[in-house]
Amino acid sequence: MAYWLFKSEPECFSFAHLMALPRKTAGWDGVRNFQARNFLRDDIKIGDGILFYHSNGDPPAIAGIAEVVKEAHPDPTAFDPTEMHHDPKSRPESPTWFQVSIRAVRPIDPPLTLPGLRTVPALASMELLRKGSRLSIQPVRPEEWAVILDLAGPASPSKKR
DNA sequence: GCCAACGTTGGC
DNA sequence: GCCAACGTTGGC
Repeated sequence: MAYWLFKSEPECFSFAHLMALPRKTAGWDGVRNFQARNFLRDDIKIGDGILFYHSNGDPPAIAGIAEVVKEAHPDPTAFDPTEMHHDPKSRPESPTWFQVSIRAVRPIDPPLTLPGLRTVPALASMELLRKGSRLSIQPVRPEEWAVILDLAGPASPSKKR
């Protein structure tokens, strides 16, 4: 059991989009960075926990929690010439790019904003908070995961009011 | 829109 | 294999 942070631009694909899908499940396609690809292909396992992060948001924030429901399989968007992330060098018989499938577990509301996370001493060494951090798939340490779930509060607190 | 911090490409 | 040029990411 490991933990990860996945970045997405909310205008492109937000946590709400994931929640609205059948079975709240989507293939995490479009990753075109080798370091992130290696995590997807080699290290991310069924049941792993995912922090769903909105980059380029206002403010950027962790917006939800998801889990891995299917391990590495070829990213079909790489084979499709009509796709923005089409890569002719990736062949179905020897794929370059991989995806995993994830399912939404629950939103974090209010989201945990980047400026807010920066004020938490226990998260000081998080990859996300490192200056110049651009990796779109990042490992999250178990102790960081625990702190963030604590900050996120109980699921659906609004129902108790 | 700016720009720092990368990753990638390609000439040599 | 080096490294300059270029492209991209993403916070601000």
